Amino acid sequence: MNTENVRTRFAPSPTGFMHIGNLRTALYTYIIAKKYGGKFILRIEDTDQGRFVEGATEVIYDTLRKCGLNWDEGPDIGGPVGPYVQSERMGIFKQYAEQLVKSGHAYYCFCTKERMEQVHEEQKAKGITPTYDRHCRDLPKEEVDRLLAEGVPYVIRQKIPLDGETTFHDELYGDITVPNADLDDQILLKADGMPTYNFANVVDDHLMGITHVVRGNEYLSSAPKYNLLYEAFGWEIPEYIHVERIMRDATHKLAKRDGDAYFGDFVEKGYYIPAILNYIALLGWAPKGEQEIFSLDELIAEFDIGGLSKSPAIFDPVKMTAINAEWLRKISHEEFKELALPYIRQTCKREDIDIDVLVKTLQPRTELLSDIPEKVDFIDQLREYDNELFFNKKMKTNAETALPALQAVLPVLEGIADGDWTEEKIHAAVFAEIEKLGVKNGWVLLPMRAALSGKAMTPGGGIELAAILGKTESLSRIKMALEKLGQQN
RNA sequence: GGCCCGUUGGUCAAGAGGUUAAGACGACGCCCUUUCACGGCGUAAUCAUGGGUUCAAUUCCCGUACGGGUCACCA
Repeated sequence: MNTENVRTRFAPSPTGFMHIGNLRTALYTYIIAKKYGGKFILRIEDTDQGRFVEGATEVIYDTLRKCGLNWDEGPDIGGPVGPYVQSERMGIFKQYAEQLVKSGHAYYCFCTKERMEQVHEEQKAKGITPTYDRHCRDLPKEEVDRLLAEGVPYVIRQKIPLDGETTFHDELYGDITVPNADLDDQILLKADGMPTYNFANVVDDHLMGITHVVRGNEYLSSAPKYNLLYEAFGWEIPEYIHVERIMRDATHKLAKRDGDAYFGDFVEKGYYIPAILNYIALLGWAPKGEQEIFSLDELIAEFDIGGLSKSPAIFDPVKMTAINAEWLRKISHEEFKELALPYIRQTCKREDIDIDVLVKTLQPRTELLSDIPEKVDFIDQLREYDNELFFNKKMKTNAETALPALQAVLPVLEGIADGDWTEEKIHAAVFAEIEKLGVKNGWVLLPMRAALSGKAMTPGGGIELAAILGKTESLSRIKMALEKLGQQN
């Protein structure tokens, strides 16, 4: 693969959403540019006015920026080969189409849509693939000039060679050869003077000096026609890298209704952005070694086109969550704290808690940031619980053993000075008591944890919970438990 | 339907004629442990299928099945 003066481009349509598959294409495109010290270009393909969505371009900018996929040239920052919004480039395509007509690689077609529909109907009835029947392909020049002069609406079509075959090269799939007879004389310039996507793409990519075209594999079958166009212009053909799609299951691609097709969905669900990027990079690409957690910079360093897969990958939210959890564990306490705080505050408003101990206990236990509110909901308010909560089979604790355990630990906790109420000091005091009593750790700590949280599962054990809640609240909850336990007996 | 592409455990996948067919997630079990986790150890589970080629095919070739893509004045 050529790695000189690499220029890649991401060319999304502004639909208002960033599909995770599109984002992955952007990721690979960005990585390839950066790996070889090249430029990553953003071009907005907004030629479908019918589908214009308010604010959609901002979604693209926003997503790319959040992901760190910063473009070197683009609509907002400009660049040497602008404009970078396709609708602003409309004027330039007609001359290129006419150039092809002159060189004999394209022709005017005056067929109406109605005629085409009819032809296609007939072809379908006969069981033939509907294609243009090349009715106008060999119109005499005088006839063409006359119709043009009369102002009859026309399109410009690509003049595909009638025989022979076309081979194109893909970095992943190798050489693919198709008979020219299978190729349609596709429309290049529409009746309104606007280019079709396929034509605009070729012209824009050339004009923008794109060296590597990374795109979804749905374009594989139009690649031969692209090549013919490049050849007709005498332009250098870029390197193609067609990437397979991301599927929901073997037969369905990820779609909107699954609720997990868009980048924004995942952010909302509490996924950490570098983890999202990490996971989607791995969907369809395998690194050389055993490493699985990659930052964007590491992806750039490790990426190799040979590791791309030719078969579709099924999106696995479970694996993605696992990668997310691994990221959350890997980042610093401070960074995790910053991420977790808004989620903690959803259910835990108290300010008088030891937030750092809480964050510390949360970090290894959080798979998704959105799991956090439920985990910390016992802090502001102790929920109603049953004395059954004190039962633990392995530690042989239950409501009966909890009573003496808490009775023993209460004065110990009361004896800790207010200023000494830290995880360390509590630990030292409680463990001294445990040793004195000659009991198992859990005999004391399990009831303590239950009394402090009222929950069967908590982030952290008895000591940590006490540290988090503070002295006053901890003592009050233990007394409350003693009362409950006393009543029952 | 024509053409194009693909098919290794449940999922992502390594593998490039000779391997005990990696690894990760998930599942299950064990250890650690003050719950739940983290961490550690381990178990089960894969070459779609039929023919070739070859001393030897997951690997190369052909067919079949299955899946996907594409056949617009959409992008």
